[in-house]
Amino acid sequence: MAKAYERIADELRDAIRAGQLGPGDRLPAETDLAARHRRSVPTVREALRLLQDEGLIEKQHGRGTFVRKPRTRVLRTNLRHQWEKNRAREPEQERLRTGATEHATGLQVNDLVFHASYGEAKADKSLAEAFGVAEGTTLVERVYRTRYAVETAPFALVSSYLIRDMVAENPDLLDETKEPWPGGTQSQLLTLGIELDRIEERVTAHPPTPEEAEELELPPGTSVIVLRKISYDTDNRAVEISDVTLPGDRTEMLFTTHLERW
Amino acid sequence: MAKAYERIADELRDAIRAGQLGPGDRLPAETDLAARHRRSVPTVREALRLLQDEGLIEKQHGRGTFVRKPRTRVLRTNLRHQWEKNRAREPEQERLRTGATEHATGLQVNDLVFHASYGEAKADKSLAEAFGVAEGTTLVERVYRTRYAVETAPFALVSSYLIRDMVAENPDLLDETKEPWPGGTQSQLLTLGIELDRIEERVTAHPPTPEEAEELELPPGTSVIVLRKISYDTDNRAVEISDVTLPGDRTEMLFTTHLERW
DNA sequence: GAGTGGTCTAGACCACTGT
DNA sequence: CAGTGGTCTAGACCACTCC
Repeated sequence: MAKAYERIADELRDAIRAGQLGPGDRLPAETDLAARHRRSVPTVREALRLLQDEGLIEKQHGRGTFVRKPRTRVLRTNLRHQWEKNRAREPEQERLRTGATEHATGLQVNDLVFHASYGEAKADKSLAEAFGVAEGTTLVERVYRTRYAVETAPFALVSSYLIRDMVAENPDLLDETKEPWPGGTQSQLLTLGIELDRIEERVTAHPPTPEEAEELELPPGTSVIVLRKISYDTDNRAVEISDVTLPGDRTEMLFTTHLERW
Repeated sequence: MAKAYERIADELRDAIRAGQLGPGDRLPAETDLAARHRRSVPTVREALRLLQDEGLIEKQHGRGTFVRKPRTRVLRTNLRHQWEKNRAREPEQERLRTGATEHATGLQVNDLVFHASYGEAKADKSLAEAFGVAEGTTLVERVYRTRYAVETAPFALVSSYLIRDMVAENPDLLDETKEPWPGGTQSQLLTLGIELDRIEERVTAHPPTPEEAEELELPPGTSVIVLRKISYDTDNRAVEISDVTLPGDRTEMLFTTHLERW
């Protein structure tokens, strides 16, 4: 015989999947569900927790339990990399007109980039390995959030790293007041004579840590996508690394691979 | 004042992050934790559930609660697509020698592909849109699981679709007994004169449904990566679509984007 | 059999939302 | 204020693992 809380959860899940309970609808109160199934309230709460962990429902203290609405998805595509590379050689005036984020996500200029912090950091083991330098090497670090204007929750947390000694020739790159860099990183790297050859992106997913949940305003029942982007120049050196944390329930990534013709 | 279960969870999480409790270590019994914090057992269980949802711990009925070990990760890279394309034109004997999965994941031939089902299906709305055909169009459907030999849990659930009318010219493609297709899909498409131009992969992440959790043997506190791969031929037609479900805690995806030289 | 986590009860009281 | 979910108690009994 199935457990009581599973039976309650199954009944509600079926109702949601069948559309008897649509997005935004309120579920019966916990006391009602308990009475209907002749179970205690904690048992009902156990059932609701299952559905919450699956991302199907959302609880609102004092108001009730609701079927979750799908959130607006943001598309992130690797076509942006070639676009940014082309853009890097355009006149500065043209570059200032449009930001890279809008193009990458398909959204308009309502997007905002908040510059949160800028400074130096020492390479930890993972960064040192990726850059191919010694642990403890000094890096330039930028940390920022990307936010969709009509919502409060950011849709990306980004930490971006450069090797300080490599970029020291251009003082603008070390000058905090020059933020945000007009034309993006590729344009700035060009001032150092650096041309990018390829970009590697590693993607994993996991449930959010409490810190990630708070920063991305993630409700229980969502996942986090972690992306590490490594840019290599034409000498095959790793010149820039970005760690990006994305909310899984509102991010869609599109990678296009072009194949050589026969 | 912080809630009791949060304080207990914080204490344990700190101990794990600091390394006082390492991977595989057993946590104190729930009754012990309750006594130490002068709280009831359900309160302690609430704290443990938090950590479980974060993927930090794993409960084993009758044995105890343990700090989770990171699972062996499987790397999936888009370099495989070019590799498979090159392979498609090699002699059949050579193609039979190695499977595509081994190369794609970096694992050896211990991998197994279980063919679970093979048949026809009608295009639902999402597939019809992606293929650019009418809803209800007949498709050839293959459903299979990829498993790592030394573990019981599969690391991928795959549903692969072709348009039946497009592949009908080659009876081998409709013949179940010819499975697994020697040389992979690209090799078979070549027999129809179809050459692939590019591959699009869309990636999202979400918490597992009960069905996914069961099939992939996912413990609570893991995410699922969903990947839809669309292959386009040189006439820009979508010729093959695969929906791949991957366990988030053991999958790493690597996408390399090559940029045009200046 | 001893020890562990899993399920469940029947309540109490608190905190938040809306009227 | 009434109604909702959030936290917590003090126990009971079951199911599983290991010795």
